[in-house]
Amino acid sequence: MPKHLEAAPWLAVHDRLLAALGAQHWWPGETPFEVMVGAVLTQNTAWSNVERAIANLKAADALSVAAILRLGDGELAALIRPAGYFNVKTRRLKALCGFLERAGVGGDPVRLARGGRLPALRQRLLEVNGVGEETADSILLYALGLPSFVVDAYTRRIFARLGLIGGAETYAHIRRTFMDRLPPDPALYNEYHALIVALGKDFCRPKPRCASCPLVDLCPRRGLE
DNA sequence: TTCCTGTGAG
DNA sequence: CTCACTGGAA
Repeated sequence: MPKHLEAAPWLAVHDRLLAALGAQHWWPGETPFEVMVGAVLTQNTAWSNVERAIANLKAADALSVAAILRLGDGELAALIRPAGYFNVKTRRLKALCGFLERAGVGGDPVRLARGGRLPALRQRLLEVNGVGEETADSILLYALGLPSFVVDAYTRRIFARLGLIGGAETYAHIRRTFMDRLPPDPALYNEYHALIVALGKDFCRPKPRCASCPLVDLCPRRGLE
């Protein structure tokens, strides 16, 4: 008999957020490869800056595995400059593209999803320099449509305030907490993470705006910070 | 823990 | 001016 997992609060938070904030239509990228590039560029970076970098790549006709591998480091760094950390992210984008190329999916990165089961594919992504857990899960979920829940700083902050996690758990532990309680539905994971980001940006900020938060009545820490 | 970096809100 | 931003590596 498996340990009973109380899923109701996690589903209730999703439903409340969806009703209050509406569908978020993530990821804001036009192709799976664009989503993968965005996942790297947005690391610790505001999305508005990532949009500029991606616009530069498009304008230079450089938004493909082959084009990025062909560019010199200096050229690529100049294009993604608005996204910050441009030297680090130049190496990371090249590592990602090199991986896709070696995997034989350079011309059609969505075919990466056919390379075995989710845990094995996730492990292969984690071996790529610059792809950590959140980036790997973002690629799996938003580029490939696979049911891998994305945990980020907002998730940790929001669910700690809600009292549903402690807040100091590892990434893997929090991810499992969600995945053990939600059906493995990519559309649900997609919407849920997007809603979490929206709440974290607009309401459950470092200094929270509890008065207008759609979750106030669910939150034991409302008004305490 | 520290470093990596541009951008915009406050 | 300071802070936060859909982190990850060394």
